[in-house]
Amino acid sequence: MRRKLTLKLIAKELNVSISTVSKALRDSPEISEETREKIKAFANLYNYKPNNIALSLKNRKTNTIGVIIPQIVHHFFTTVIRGIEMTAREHNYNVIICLSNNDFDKEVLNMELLANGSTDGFILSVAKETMLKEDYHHLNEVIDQGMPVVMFDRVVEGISCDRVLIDDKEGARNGVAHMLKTGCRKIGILTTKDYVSVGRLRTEGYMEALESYGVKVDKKLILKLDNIDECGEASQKKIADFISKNDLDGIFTVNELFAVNAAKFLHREGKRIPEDVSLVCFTDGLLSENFIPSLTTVSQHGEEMGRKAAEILINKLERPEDEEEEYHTTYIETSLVQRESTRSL
Amino acid sequence: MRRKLTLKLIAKELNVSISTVSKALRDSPEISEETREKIKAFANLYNYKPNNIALSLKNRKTNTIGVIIPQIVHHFFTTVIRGIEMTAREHNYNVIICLSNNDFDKEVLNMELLANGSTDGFILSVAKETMLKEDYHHLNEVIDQGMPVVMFDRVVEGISCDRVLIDDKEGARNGVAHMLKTGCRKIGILTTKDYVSVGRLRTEGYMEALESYGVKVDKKLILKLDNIDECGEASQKKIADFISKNDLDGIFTVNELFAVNAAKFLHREGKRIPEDVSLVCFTDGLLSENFIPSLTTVSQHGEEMGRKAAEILINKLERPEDEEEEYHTTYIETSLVQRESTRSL
DNA sequence: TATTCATAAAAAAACGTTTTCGTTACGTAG
DNA sequence: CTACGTAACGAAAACGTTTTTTTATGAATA
Repeated sequence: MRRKLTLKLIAKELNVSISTVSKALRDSPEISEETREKIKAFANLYNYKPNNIALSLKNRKTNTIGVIIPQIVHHFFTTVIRGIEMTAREHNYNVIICLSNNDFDKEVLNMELLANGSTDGFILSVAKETMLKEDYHHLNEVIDQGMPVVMFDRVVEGISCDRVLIDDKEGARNGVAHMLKTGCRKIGILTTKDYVSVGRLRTEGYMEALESYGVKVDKKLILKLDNIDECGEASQKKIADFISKNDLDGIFTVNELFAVNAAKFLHREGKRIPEDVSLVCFTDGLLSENFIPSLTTVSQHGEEMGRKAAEILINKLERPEDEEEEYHTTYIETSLVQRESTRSL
Repeated sequence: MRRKLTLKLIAKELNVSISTVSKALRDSPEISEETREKIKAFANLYNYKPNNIALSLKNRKTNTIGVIIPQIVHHFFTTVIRGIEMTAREHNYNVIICLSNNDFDKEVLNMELLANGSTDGFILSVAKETMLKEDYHHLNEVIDQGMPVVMFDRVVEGISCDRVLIDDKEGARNGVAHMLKTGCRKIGILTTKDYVSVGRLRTEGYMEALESYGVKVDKKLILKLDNIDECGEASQKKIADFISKNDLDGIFTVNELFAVNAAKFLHREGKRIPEDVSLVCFTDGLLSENFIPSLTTVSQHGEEMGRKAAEILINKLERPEDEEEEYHTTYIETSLVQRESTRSL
């Protein structure tokens, strides 16, 4: 086991000082051509690479982005991560990913951990429990210490940071409008409780679409489920009840899982998709694409969202000290992917 | 924007030396009760937290695990990551995740980057291109520098490291055996080219199962596709051809995507699952669970795999210097999840 | 009274860099 | 011959810790 090569070792080996080695490797004109070449040759031969930790300490800059998300086993979040990762890599940044598991305490712990020198800034999607608690002291703390934060997808108000959002309302509007255009008139929605920002916004989009087509919103056709990332037995039962109670000709859901479970129930009841009931959902993942019938979806372009979030953060990290603080909200356009679960125009 | 509190600042504020502060905070008996309390109170009040980077440099230990995987938008890998993350957190380790994108150069780059001080060890699933190239110099290099490596799922031979594997062969055997037990006799397999370790092993398991039931292996019933993580149009076409050419009563696939595409084709051809054709696949993900019919799968327990890999790595990292090097391969048991795509016994 | 000892605190070294500021030797201008 | 500029390099400080070594002050001991 060979010890890692350091400037000090090179210096000793070549009988020069540490500073000479450092300067030679950074092509300083202070060092003579001859010495420079000798040192560089040696460093190359033994594959010297500067120690990142030492550099971080020296520069007070880690070139690392901390990403905190509620879940990793989740198609949308992984696409976002992919986008973040690519952009970070292009700008020579590292990415540390932590999972909050939708748990407030874990989110706080992770942030504190990463804030103690590990990262220069954060990209974050807020945990469900944090939204419920409305306790954002951990966010304000890191921001107060000068670390920029970019929130995405699950965001909260009243924090000094940038935001990158899907245009949830518009996406839902388009999705529902598509069903209306293809003749649906009694459209239900499977959504979440209002404290989940994306759920609330998608519900609003749903209502706006109906209204713009002159269809009156019927509260009974709105089912608000507890959880946006799962669809356990309790939710499945509620969905079944909801569908059998209301004679719908279209269903809009805020995620794939709700849609698939609705489809399963419809299938069991002998209803045909899309002949009897049309189905559109948010999130364009594996399920939508591969289901029979394949599902018409509102695609969220997670990768683009990740790229954008990373760009914004890196921009903040590399802006000159004196630049004015400004916070923006960026919207990522959704697009409607038409598949077999809706009738054609 | 408040600057982060350091030992130095505390020292200046309280008119003591830096070492006194450090010792006081670590409850050294060298410091008088009075001074200790004063310092601790101050540190507490202003929420002092030691700087991780400085600690890493001092201790030559980062308490960080580097994870390099081919893909993140991938159900199985995310479950593994979840396992790694949980275990790491329990042992006070951080996790840095890098994506190789199945690309050799990116894998090398990522490893070199992380090896320069950022991590203490690696958990890794080898990129497809690396397996093809059979160039493992980057692995040998970090190992040579004393960083332990644990490979999982997509592993290669001839490297001094631990391995955590699904018992792929046994999983495939069980899956195929289940079809045989329920009466299938002409079972095809959708797998990958042999250089993908998991594909090869699963194919072997398939063959063993057939043989143990006295069914002769027919090479024509084995379709080897290029890619294990996608099922593009070319593959879809091959699958369709394969199925229509052979009159199968059972299909085993090495992943969900192949299975679902097979199911789609069967559906189009009017074949019923499982009445006409049974279907079993590797990987228990969202698709299998939610497809209609839901799919019988060989579940890989990715989370357990991640936990195990992390445990092994952390163990290596914390073992005494003089302990002997030993490398083990750990197998994670699979389990068969029976659903609607196979007939009942 | 001189020596030892204990206590409490400070100083210094180390981790691996980069960078600023000296230092040395030498050649050249005044 | 002195002064000075310059080329080439080294020393030291700094980043924020921990830990080992020193120092200072009294008190106890011989």
